[in-house]
Amino acid sequence: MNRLLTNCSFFKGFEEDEIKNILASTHYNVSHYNKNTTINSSGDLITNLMIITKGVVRTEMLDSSGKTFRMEDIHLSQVIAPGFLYGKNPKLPVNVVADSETSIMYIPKKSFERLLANHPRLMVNYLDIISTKAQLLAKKIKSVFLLPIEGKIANYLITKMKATNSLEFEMDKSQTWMAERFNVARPSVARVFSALKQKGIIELNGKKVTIIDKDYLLKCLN
Amino acid sequence: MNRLLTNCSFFKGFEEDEIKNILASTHYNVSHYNKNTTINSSGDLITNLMIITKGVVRTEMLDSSGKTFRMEDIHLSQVIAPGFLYGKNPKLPVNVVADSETSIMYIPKKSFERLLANHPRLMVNYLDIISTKAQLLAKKIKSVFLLPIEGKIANYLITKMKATNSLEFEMDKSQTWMAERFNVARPSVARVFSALKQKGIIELNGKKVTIIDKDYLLKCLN
DNA sequence: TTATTTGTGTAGCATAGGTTACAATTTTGC
DNA sequence: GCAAAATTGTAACCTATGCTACACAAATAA
Repeated sequence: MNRLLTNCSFFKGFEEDEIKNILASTHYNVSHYNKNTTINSSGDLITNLMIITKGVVRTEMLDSSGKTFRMEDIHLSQVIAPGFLYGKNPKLPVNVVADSETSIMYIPKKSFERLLANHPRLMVNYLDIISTKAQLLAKKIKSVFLLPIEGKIANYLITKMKATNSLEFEMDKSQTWMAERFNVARPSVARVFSALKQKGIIELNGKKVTIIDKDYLLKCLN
Repeated sequence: MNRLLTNCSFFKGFEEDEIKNILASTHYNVSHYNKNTTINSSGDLITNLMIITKGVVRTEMLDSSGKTFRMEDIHLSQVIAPGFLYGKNPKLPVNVVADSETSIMYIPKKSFERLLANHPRLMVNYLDIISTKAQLLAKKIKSVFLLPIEGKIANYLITKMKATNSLEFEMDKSQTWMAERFNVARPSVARVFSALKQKGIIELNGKKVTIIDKDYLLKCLN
């Protein structure tokens, strides 16, 4: 596990044996969760630093019609809800659900505070983690809530294009997945893909997309 | 100004003369802005801690149709964009605009870091500020983006009700203001108020609202 | 291989909310 | 107190997107 934690931004800058020493000097424990188990519910008070040591968790909110909106996926060795350990209203605004077989390391807030006090570097790392999270949230507002569906999908395609550095790639997500993350109805996603194909912006072969008119997609992002 | 900063969460726990000493030991300067001047634009790199020492600023994003969405108002003695001084992508996602005659105190990041290192309490305060901001953002997503217009307005009315602790109060915001914050069209706001009056949920006399059916409004929040 | 589940394309219809426009009212500045 | 500006109410119309439903394809499991 210590090896794994060298990838955790909270322990950035520490060697494996240093992490081992840090952990030896503090309280923590690890719990395991089956796929789709709820780990924390909206409204819960957060009293531990939570680091994922196995699997993936997702966070979700319910909208007023009861539809779940998937806020984000949190991956291996990342901290869950870092912004909710402090602040004026440290209640979780989302449900945290195991998206696969998952293990989570819990460090009680008190112990966590001792760690921060004794290791300035940990404090800076934590600052970095919270800040990064705030930045992602802001970005999310822009891409998920301030764009029409076409823009959200253009955003996905362009991001994918940049990640693969190619105009041609496999879509790794289903339309259902997109619908849940983009907070839209599934047939609406299909409708946009049809329209993009129709207009000659992209070509589709099964899961393979080829971007024909990159500029059009870029314009969709604003 | 030192007196004023005793109200700033960043200096929470410090007396006026301690703040004076802290400031004497660091670099900072203050700039003034006229109403509606842009202080920072979306995409700017943040290189200073910014504290409002006079006035109010607003942050806004543009949606894909070019309409501005007002993210939040930041008041006297608050920190602007605390989540963008650190993290992986410390670029401002919003425009920051003076909403009145405004003064802002700038502490360069380097000096700020020295302060944090020398005063652990400041570090904790800062952690608290960022966390609170993350919490507000999450709440905002829920109330502004995951509710239909009626819910957003119910949210406003219920918040107002709680703040005044009364079923009868003056609305301090115009429909135009609400439309900009709730990211909807102004006539839609009027439409909802008409409907609420029509259905006997509220009574309106000019700016004065009387809530008749509180439960209905509460149900709108989910 | 077959059965079952999961994903996709598409159609018809419903509706919330956007847009524009204009008149009535209220507030503000002079 | 008056003129100008801002705010409100309302109407007619438009559009994006939601919802339901179903047929088909693809992937997974048995």
